[in-house]
Amino acid sequence: MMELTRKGEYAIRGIVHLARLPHGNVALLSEIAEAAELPQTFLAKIFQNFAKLGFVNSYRGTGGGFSLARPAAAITLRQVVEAVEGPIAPNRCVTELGCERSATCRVHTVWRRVQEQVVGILDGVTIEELAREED
Amino acid sequence: MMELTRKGEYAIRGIVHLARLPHGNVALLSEIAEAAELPQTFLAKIFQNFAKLGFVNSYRGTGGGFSLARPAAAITLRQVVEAVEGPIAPNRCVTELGCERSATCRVHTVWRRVQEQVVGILDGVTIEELAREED
DNA sequence: ACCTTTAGGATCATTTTTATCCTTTTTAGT
DNA sequence: ACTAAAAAGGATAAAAATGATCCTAAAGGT
Repeated sequence: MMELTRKGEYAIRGIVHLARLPHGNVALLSEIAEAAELPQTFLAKIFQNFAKLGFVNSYRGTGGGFSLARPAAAITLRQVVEAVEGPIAPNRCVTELGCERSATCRVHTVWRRVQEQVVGILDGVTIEELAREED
Repeated sequence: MMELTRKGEYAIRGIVHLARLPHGNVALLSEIAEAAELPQTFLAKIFQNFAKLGFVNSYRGTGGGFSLARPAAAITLRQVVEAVEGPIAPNRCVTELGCERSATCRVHTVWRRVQEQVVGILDGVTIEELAREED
């Protein structure tokens, strides 16, 4: 239950790989995919989206590739996860839609708490922390 | 992301409904399904499983149905959720299998924390609490 | 021009989710 | 015994999500 999909895993592995490179360094998609052991075509989609969201810069043509668009310390795990998986919500009940049976639904408040806890944890972790090599 | 499926929702609504009845009361599947607004055939599967797990007693034949097998205060939300959705694990990394890349994987510890928090919350909520009418 | 590399769109296979149906078994009541 | 009621169990199926792959276009460097 409540599992991150491959897409989410790939996204994290991909951006963490980028964050491990010297700042501003441009890496090829093929290089990232190989290093992080994931399908390049799938990662392409993820990174295209990251580019739109301003997490990474993309450069076409010879010498092109991707680089981090902001300091790794300024990108949270939550941002990355939500970018690919959508808002963190343990069930429909706690999305922006709200809960039509919230009057009777006590479970509602439980999911709300779960959501807050998870969001809180993921907000507190940056890509920079994840990218650090052994202490 | 991290959403409970319909099955999980139905399971909770179904067992909470049972818990609202006077203790030991036997309810028909059809009655529960109607009251909780969910497909009876689907709920049947869920409750068959609940019977095996000892959450409910089932009785066949005329006058049959389902009743809670133990006090609602002795059934946690976590137990119900895990019964239908499987172990709570934000990703593969934190299942009993372990993480083959855990050496390099710092994200691992984050998922572990998430898992602990969620499990902690769901462990702390009983069906009895959820079944209480307005305070 | 030509090659490299990402962008974007379409497509597709697999798996999971969300059921439904049918037959069998059990039980109660007559 | 017979019958009706109700859950058990198994098979099946439609729909949606997931996990990719492929192809053409656009952009950039040499």
